[in-house]
Amino acid sequence: MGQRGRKKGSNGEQSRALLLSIAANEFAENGYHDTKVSSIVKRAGLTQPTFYLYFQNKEAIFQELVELFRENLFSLTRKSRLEPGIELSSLSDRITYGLAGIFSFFKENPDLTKIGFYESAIAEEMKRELAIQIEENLTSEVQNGYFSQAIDMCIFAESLVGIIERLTVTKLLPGLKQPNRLAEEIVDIFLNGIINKNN
Amino acid sequence: MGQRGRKKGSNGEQSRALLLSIAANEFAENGYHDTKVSSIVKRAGLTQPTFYLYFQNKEAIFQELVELFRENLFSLTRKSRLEPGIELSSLSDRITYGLAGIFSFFKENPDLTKIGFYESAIAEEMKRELAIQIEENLTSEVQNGYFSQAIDMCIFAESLVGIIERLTVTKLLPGLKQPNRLAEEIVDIFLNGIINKNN
DNA sequence: AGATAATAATACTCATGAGTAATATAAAAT
DNA sequence: ATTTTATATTACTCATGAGTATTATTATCT
Repeated sequence: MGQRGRKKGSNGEQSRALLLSIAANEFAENGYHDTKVSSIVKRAGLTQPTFYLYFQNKEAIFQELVELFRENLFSLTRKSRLEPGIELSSLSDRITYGLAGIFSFFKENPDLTKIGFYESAIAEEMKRELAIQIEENLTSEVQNGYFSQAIDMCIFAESLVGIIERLTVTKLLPGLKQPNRLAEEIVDIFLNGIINKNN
Repeated sequence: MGQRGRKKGSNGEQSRALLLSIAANEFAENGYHDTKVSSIVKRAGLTQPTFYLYFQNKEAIFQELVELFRENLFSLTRKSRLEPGIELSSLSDRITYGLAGIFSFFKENPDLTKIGFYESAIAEEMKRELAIQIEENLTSEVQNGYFSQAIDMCIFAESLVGIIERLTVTKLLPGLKQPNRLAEEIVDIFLNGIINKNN
């Protein structure tokens, strides 16, 4: 007969944190539906009712992870807003720096990132919010001549989100590119275009 | 007691096609897991066993839709490959034309497109394949001086896929932008960059 | 030390939804 | 006209997985 009741040295905070991190990994790898509460608790060395001691239900733990991602990400994008009066010469460095910060966060939190980008219902909302933030960053502080007026900033912001997502998934998370380098390449393409000016 | 047996004027091909198109819509709106076979057949005015007359199981009908999307998309990307010897002056028009064709397909098949872009397991594979195609298109036929050598074509191709996806979802499918116009804007950003050259 | 709170397990229930067995009717083939 | 094939229905089974009632053990508080 198995061990019943509270375990020696057991600690609620710890169990909760463990469940949360395992859940993040399961959701990231298998998606919401294919993640079973039973397999989360199994990996944690706990049982089903213990799970419900810390989370109201499966949906709740998922939402908690989503919020974690959202808050971190939006804090970063807010920080990467450019202050007024930047010289054109340092513009690209400043943008690169902000992007690299975001990529670093993704790299350090791959599970959260996959959830935020993949789990369609919320991913869509997240990307839209991110695009809005980026658009605000661009128009409110850097519209005075930095960028070509012909460009629709909304289109541009959405494009940037698309690029960030795709390169995060294909280059950053698999370890093929470092945050800094990736940020540089994106900025280079966007600022200068790809046409060969030496032609 | 309800009608039993074959209905007057009933036609297998037709029923199958109906189920397929309703399924596409359900998968697109609700995702794979939240789409119930029972609700598909209900909308089609049929019953569960009839579904299994035409499709082996839920997975099979989903895969059939995925294949439909894949084949159409890859046929289009193949067609949009640029033949050698294009003048630099018409380069941007040619790329725009190819992109617009892809966007038109998406616009005419919004359900398939959402499935192809959203349903994570296959969406990822699809995007990767698309990026590879684009990369081949770019390097094999247009490497001779059109584009700056400094740019990693793989990064570029992945970026383009990200942009296509995001703008399809946010601008094209909601009807905010027409295929042609969208293609033009993308090409403009990519070829020329966004920096204001008049500065 | 005794009472209470926190943390955990055993052993369930219960809804849901995929898939099926058996049967009936219409259309096509002989 | 009769047989066969195609298309459909009613009325199930059955697995799965989320969530729970009850009970036990350890830690903490008074």
